[in-house]
Amino acid sequence: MSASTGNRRPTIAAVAQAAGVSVSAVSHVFNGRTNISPETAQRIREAADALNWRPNLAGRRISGAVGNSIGLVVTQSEESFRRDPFFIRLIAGLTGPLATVGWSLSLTVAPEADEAQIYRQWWTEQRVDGFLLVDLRTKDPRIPLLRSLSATAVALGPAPAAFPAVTLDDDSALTEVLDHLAGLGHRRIARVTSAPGLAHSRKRDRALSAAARERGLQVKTLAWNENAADPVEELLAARGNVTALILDSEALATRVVSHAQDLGVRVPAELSVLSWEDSWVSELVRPRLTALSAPIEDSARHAVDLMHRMVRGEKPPSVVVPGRRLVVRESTGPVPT
Amino acid sequence: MSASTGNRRPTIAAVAQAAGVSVSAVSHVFNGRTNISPETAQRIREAADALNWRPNLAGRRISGAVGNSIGLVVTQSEESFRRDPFFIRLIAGLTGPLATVGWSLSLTVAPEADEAQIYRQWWTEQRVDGFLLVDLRTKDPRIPLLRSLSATAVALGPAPAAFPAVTLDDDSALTEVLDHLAGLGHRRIARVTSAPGLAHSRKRDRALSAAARERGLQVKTLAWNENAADPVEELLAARGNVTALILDSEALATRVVSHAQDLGVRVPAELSVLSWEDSWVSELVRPRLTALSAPIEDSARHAVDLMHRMVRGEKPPSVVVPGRRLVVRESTGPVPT
DNA sequence: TTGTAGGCGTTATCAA
DNA sequence: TTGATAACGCCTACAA
Repeated sequence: MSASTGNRRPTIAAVAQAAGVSVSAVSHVFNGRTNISPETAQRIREAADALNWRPNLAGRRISGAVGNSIGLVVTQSEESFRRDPFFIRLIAGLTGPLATVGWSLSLTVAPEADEAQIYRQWWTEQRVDGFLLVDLRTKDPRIPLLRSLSATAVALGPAPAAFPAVTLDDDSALTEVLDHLAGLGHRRIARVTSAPGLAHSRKRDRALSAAARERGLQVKTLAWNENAADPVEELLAARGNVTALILDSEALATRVVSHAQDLGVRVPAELSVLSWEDSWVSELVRPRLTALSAPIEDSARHAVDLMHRMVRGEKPPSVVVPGRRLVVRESTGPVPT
Repeated sequence: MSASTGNRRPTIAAVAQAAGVSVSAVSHVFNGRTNISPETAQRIREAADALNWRPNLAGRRISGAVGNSIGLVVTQSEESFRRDPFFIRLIAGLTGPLATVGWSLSLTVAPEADEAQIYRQWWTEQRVDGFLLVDLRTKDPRIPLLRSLSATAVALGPAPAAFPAVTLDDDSALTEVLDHLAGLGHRRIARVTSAPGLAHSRKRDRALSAAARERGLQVKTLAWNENAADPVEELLAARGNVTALILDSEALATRVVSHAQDLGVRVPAELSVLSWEDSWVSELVRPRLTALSAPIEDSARHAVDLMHRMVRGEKPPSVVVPGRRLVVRESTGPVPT
């Protein structure tokens, strides 16, 4: 198992020798102890730099240190992983905050069938200090699994109390969306969801129905059928007398507005379309999508913070991130007369 | 530095005790030795499962094991990282092959100013076993840096001989692109690039000019100015009598076709647009983009394979991945008469 | 087929 | 202010 490529990497002993001190002196310097004289410390640092040495993470870990990496296991199909701008924003948003605490992101995209095995392995072999849970499902098997492993985890989105969660303030967003549509005269709207098993989807369903009733709006739910020959066509055919569609994901919403024109349905003249997520893609399609923006970078920052505190033994409370905002573009308009 | 949360994780000793054997017996089983009797091995495995134990990666590493993780450091701005479907495809393509060898991907997105520091740190602290280099620039400072660190690296795209590289077969792609445009009657075309400093950009420039000359085509280069009030408008204004545009990146190309219509330039009636990269985004815009597809997943697989072999001490040769193909959609058409 | 013992790189305790 | 030394979890010669 040893590297076949010749000479070893420098160790703390090499640095100690180069600086003419003991290994513990070097260790002290690199662990922020203040008991080493400035001159000695300086000499040690120079020796370390000259040898390109930094404390070996594995050595550190073996002697009790904690906090290197958090795990993100995505079990969407590669296809939907690729098409969903959410993930790339999340990833980009995570790495900055992680870097400031000296951690990194361990990422994998895998089929759901491998999910349990990956969590189990990454945790037991101590590859990661904790997991960031996304796409929580109702009755999510990861919850009991991670509990049984005594693993550290932070959820992104609504989660059972077992783990602290970072959630978006969807309630105020909902108000904004319904007021916008009602103000345009819409009375019959539909929510379209592709993944009814997701926890946030269910929660959103209930909240939407309640808020709609208050305003005298009729809301129904339409299912997205990815396996249809033309999912957009099927959806449009099934819409009945609905005048506005709220799509759960941007991936879906963009496909609907792009393709509706091909199918002879004018957006927003005949049908308004609104996306529950927003990104640059919403600005790319024509008509541009009216969409609900989300402070994903804020969420990522909070998630890292929660993880950081948990790893240090705290039990931080969940956080709700405010700042969702409806970005009105061209895909919503007055109800057809 | 020790975890404050109570009882420790199980160790190899606990498993050995539970199975009634010595620690080395356990170690042997988990390292594929064949010298343990099937019954004993079975008992050991069961004990390990019961305790949720797997060999601690840090322990393994400290005793000479190698191969946990490869590093991917992206120094695009977060904005262009997010807008470029290439990265998400790359990431998704990497994790599968990595998982099959038991590795994971350590990812970060950081400003270019932090680049050297990150590479240096990740390598010296032995966080990763090697780096995957993307977006190589001409005179890329990472090359001498990684050489001086004796770091392992594999390049994606043209690279100096210092490191093995995985490159796409751009030559045949180029032929296909020029034949397509020439066949439509185009004689004056322009290549648009946003990042002239990238190595692949420069290489492509030379190849394109040469191939164009052979066919009697005029090629000029236009620069994308992201800082302009309206980059698309500026680009269109600067195009002169050019009848076809080849955009280096899909992010740019999609913006051009989407926005050209707003600006009254009809694509492809007045101007043909072709993208050097392809993804689902090219199908989303109207007109759909004619684009050059790339076998990114194949590249990812080769990159992992090269890394895997290098870490084991081999010196594998570079590979050229075939399979680029021009996907003709709606954004290219006959030259205007 | 199984077990003993030494070593891997680092940190922390405690003594000098 | 510095240094010697015993962990930490695991692997591998080598001995039994």
